[in-house]
This record gives sequence, structure tokens and C-alpha cells, in this order.
Amino acid sequence: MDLFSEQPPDYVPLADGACWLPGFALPVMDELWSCVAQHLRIYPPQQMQTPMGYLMSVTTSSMGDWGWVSSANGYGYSAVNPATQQAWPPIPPVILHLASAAALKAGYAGFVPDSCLMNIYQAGNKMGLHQDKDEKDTSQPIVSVSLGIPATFLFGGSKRSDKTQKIPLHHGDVVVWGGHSRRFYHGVAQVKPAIHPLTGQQRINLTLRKAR
DNA sequence: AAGTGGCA
DNA sequence: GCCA
Repeated sequence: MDLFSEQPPDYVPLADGACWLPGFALPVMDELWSCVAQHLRIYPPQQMQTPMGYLMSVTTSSMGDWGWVSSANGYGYSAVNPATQQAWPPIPPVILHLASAAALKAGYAGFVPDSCLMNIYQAGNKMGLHQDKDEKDTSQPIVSVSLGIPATFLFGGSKRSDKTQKIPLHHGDVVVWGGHSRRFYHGVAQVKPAIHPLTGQQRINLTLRKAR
């Protein structure tokens, strides 16, 4: 075995049903970015307010039957864009297929998301530790796809005080969590300034979920 | 608490 | 960074 035949891992187990799939989405990234860029021109991302009255660091847009929303009324899913009261556009097939394939690779067959949340991170933006608990069916996993500049994903446990694993996510990486890890706390560390040839000075994360 | 601020 |  010579040094030059070492390949990067394509499946990295995290904990209790979660895994990191480095570069899993790379074959479709140009098509993915074209869908996302077009979407963001038509559905400009908005800065949501938390129930406690703070502004979120990231800006947000959605695709699919259900978009994730936050306001003084709480967190949840809405069939319409709160800024326009119009329905969200459908999730493009390339994104649906990618999400199902990543879930299958992670051990979750038959994943069909009905919600695609887009979080846009500029340099300095972050996401505090939180649990995804607004979905009805927690037997369905979460699939997260990274585009653009890198970020450190923080993956903890079922308690907010649990130690977090630091995952360096790059363009084309996918993370899947389900099973016991479905409710684990997770977040994103402050994003450092960088340039990506496709997305420029930003990171876009797609979070695919079965909301209802 | 998808948040901030205090202390190290 | 960790904790509340």
C-alpha cells in the first residue's frame, strides 16, 4: 500500500445514527447551485426573528410544501412565505434525489422530504446550538447539504451542555442524522471570511426534512 | 434560547 | 471556548 493510493473517506460515522458524507453531493453541485441561485433571486432570503425577539444571524428561504419559519409566535412550518403569503416553490428533482440518496447511504431508506430550508451564511454569521423538534415524524432523518465557503458544524448530544464534535464542512459535503441522534443539539460556529468560485463570499446550507 | 452575555 |  503506497502513500499515494490513500483516498479520503466517503462515510464518517458520527454518533447514534448520524454520519458525515464528505463530497457526496459533488457530482451535482453545479446543477444544485443553479437551482439555489435562481430560487434566491425570486425568493429573497429574510432574517427571521426568534420567539424571544432576537434576530437570527443567518438569512433564510424555503422550498417545498412546508417552509420553516420563526417569529414572535414561535418556531414552526408554514405552507406560505410569510413575506408574501405566497406558496413556496416545489423542491427541484435534483435536490429530492440527492436527499434520498444521501439518506439511503446513511441507512435511512425511503426518505422523501417535503421541506427544504435554505440558510445563507455570510462571514461572521453562525447558528446557535438547537434541536430540530418541529417535525411530526421523528423517525425520518435530517439531511444537510453544504454549498460555498466552509464552516464548522457543531454536533452535540441530547443535552445542550453535551460536548460537541467539530465537523469541517465544505462545498458538496452532506450530513445525515436520524435514529437516536435525530434530536441531538447542533449548530454552526461563526463562519470565517472566504471566497468560493461558485457562491462568492457565502455559504448556503440546505436542510431537508419531512415536516408533516 | 435557531439568542446574548460573562468569564476564561 | 464554555456556561448560564
